[in-house]
Amino acid sequence: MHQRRSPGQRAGLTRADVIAAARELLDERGLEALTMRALAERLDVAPNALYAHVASKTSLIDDVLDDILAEVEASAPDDGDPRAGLHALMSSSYEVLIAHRDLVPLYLARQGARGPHAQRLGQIVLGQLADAGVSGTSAHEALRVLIVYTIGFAAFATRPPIAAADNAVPPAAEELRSNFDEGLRWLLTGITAPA
Amino acid sequence: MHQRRSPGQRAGLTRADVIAAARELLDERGLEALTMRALAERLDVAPNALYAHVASKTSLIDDVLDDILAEVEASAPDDGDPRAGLHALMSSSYEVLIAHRDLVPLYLARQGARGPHAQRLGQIVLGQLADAGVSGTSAHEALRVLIVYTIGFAAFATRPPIAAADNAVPPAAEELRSNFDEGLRWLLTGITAPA
DNA sequence: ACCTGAACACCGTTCAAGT
DNA sequence: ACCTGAACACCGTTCAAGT
Repeated sequence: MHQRRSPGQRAGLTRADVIAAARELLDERGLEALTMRALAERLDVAPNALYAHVASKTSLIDDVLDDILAEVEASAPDDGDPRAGLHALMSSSYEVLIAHRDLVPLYLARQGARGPHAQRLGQIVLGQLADAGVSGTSAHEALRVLIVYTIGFAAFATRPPIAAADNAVPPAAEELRSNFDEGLRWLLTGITAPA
Repeated sequence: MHQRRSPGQRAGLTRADVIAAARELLDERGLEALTMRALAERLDVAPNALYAHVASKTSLIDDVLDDILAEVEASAPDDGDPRAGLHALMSSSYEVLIAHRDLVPLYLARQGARGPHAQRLGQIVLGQLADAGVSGTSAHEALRVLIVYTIGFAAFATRPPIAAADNAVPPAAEELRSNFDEGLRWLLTGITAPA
């Protein structure tokens, strides 16, 4: 169960191992189960051994968040309808976020990670916006709005319904999904409308 | 500095005192300084004394979040332009959120609090949507989208800029503010457009 | 009902020492 | 450079006891 090594013996860990184990722990037992100590136990290592591969828990989570963004299906802008391309990319992002419910608030707090995968997605969106005739300041505004809307909606969808309405029936997952699509269409209509 | 009472002596705390002290602590020292122990010290009480007034730290934070929503300027729908009314209400919400940066991720995680103030704001929005000719399922969808957008954008605005763009200059507060307004107009245009 | 004292079962992180 | 052992400085919360 516990450590089988004496000081000086190596476990052969890599940074990638730590990130992968963190993702497994997250998937299996949720966000609050992700502690450095639990992570160390899963890797059969003393808690502080992790600090040879990771600067802090915060930076570890940053890496995990960006790592997950690799799952977003993003084809580079092609010759099709750029509006459809944008819709598809944001839809895929939404689904990846929903698949990792626990992490959504963390994406929000860090606004969607700053790693290489996040940067790549941002570039693709800007490319598609350019194809749709939106560039410069407007394009950067639109990018921000789209990111905010998508993560925000995912945050919304991964929690029990707000009791704002009258007799409010809790919305089902498909209902929220079409709600997301509807709002996204509103946004894309506004963004690509002639000024 | 510390306790001046022996067991059995009362400090005269009320639930409202605890919430108020939590808000002060938050304003003065930020989210991570809000611990039950720090709160107890501020109230000159033993840490566990708080549990006579509050079920848990989580429920205390719920109360604080709803309490803050009382600051949103929300006049009931009048005879003016309902679009302008909606814009004003969401703008005021945005400003209240920005004024409490640390809490924005928490609003997201709980999707905007479920207390009486949140419910009141929800009702006002639904009323204004009805005045704009939006009702039923569409109105509830629109309410969700507006909440998501506003809290999401606030989350976005209270963090350093994402490094998604090319040579990205970090956006200033006023820039983000007008970005928020622009996206909000896009949404309200889409929401109130004839189907 | 409201409080204290003491404790429980945790955290993330650092430091010194081994190889 | 990578690991262990031990510790530091915290957490939220519970339990028993006082009035």
